[in-house]
Amino acid sequence: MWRMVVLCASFSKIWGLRNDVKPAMAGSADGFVVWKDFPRGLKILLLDKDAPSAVETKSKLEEMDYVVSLYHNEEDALEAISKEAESFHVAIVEVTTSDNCGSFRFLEMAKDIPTIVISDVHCLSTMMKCIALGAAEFLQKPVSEDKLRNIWQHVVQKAFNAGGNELSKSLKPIKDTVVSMLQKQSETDEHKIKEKESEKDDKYGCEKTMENDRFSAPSTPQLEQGGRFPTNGEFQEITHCSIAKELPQPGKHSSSVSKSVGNTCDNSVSIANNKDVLPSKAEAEEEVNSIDGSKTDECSAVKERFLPSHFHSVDDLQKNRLSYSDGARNNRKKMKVDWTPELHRQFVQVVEQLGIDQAIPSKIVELMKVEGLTRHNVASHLQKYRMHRRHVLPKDEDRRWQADKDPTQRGYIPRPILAYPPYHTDCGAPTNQIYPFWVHPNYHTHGVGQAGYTRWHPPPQSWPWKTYPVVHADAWGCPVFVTQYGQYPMSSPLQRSLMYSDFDTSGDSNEMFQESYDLHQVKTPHH
DNA sequence: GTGTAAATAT
DNA sequence: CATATTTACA
Repeated sequence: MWRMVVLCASFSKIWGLRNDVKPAMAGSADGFVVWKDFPRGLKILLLDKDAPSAVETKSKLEEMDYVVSLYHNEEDALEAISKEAESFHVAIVEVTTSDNCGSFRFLEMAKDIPTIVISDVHCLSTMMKCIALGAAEFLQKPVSEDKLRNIWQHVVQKAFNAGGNELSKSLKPIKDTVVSMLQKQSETDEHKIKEKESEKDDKYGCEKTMENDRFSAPSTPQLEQGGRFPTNGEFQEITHCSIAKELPQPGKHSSSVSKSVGNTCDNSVSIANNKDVLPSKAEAEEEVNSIDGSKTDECSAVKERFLPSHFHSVDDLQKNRLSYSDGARNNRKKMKVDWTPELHRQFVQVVEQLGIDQAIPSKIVELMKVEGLTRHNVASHLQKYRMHRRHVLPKDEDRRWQADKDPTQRGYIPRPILAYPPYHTDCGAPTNQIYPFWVHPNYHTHGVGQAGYTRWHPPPQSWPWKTYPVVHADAWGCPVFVTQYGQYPMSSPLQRSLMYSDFDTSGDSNEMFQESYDLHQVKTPHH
């Protein structure tokens, strides 16, 4: 709910500021077609039989820089949308008590265009009928100027709701525009957050933003009720992610939604569709080939920027699988696993679960349940991880790595040394043991223009991969850090500093990792 | 299948 | 150029 308000405020702000520009499509620096000074030039089909009110509405809309085509009967309107469906972004139809059949028909016919019903009718069933027939909103007359002004919201919603495939030509630019704007906005937000880091409450900034908006806060119920967004995903992703910086989402996605892995290749940034990728040498990586991406029409840039983790698409997120870049697909190049902090965290969790001595690649892969992640990938990562451990942990642990290598012992025997009850991934309940986490400091500055290979860049000198405790909600009463999206909380600079305040960043640049925590002890932050 | 060292890619 | 990741091999 709140995030929705924030989001819309952001839109309004950007668009409001650019109102002096001519309506035009233009290629942005990112290569996206953007609609300059949206929503100016948005094409509205107005169907209103009542001439005087129609003209009034039309002129109001035109004052707001909308382009209005007025129709006085539904036949013409229907003909218009059937002939030139692409030439309207949104429709406003009037429903009267006397004759509403036509309008209903219009609603039925014009599914592709977000349609707002305006009416004198106060009958609930009529309203419901309209909504049920697909109306984006039912507005009682007289329609306030704010409502009219914010008509664009329905277009944006439609643009994101329609899904990449059926996205009409008229909606596509809208979507790209929004994507582009959100990118810019997010950059701005990052700066703002830094500036306001000292100011305790984030909401303050949002409200302030809204006040200054040329376009007022969202008036449409649809947009105010964030929950009403369909599960199509993109919009939710954006809202979720853009806000995630400020408001952690404890347990929102709990164990039911598992993580996916970002698998990237070259410089390209895009969505997965990896069906035809065959790693030249590693034929054993069959898992890779099972990946079939979808929704190639998705706005990849927004994902790159707004998906904090390695999700390239909602689909991937839902299916818990690796997603690969276009480059991987097109160039048939070898892919690298993007060991995002999140993925690594999962890895570590499984390793801990198995017990460090029994953590062998095959079992880790099995337990991680990440589609597309191969044993090789894990083995490699494990090697690194072990090196890390070896380096960090004195000798005690090191011996254990070596000593417990007996292959016959490799079962799911929990390590007694951990002194914590074993748990299984399928129960989704983390124990109160801590998970070492290699933290990539620049992880949150996804370089869009940079090589798609890594989305974070290691700091120049050292690897300040640290550990941080992921605590059980029961243990700490602080479920924030338990979620699989454990890195979200860390996204906030504030949170991060809180979490890391205890962890030294000592300047030993030779240290690949900094193990600040004894793995065998639960440290209580309250002491 | 594993663990490590060497090769490679970024 | 460093090093994370992949690849080769025992």
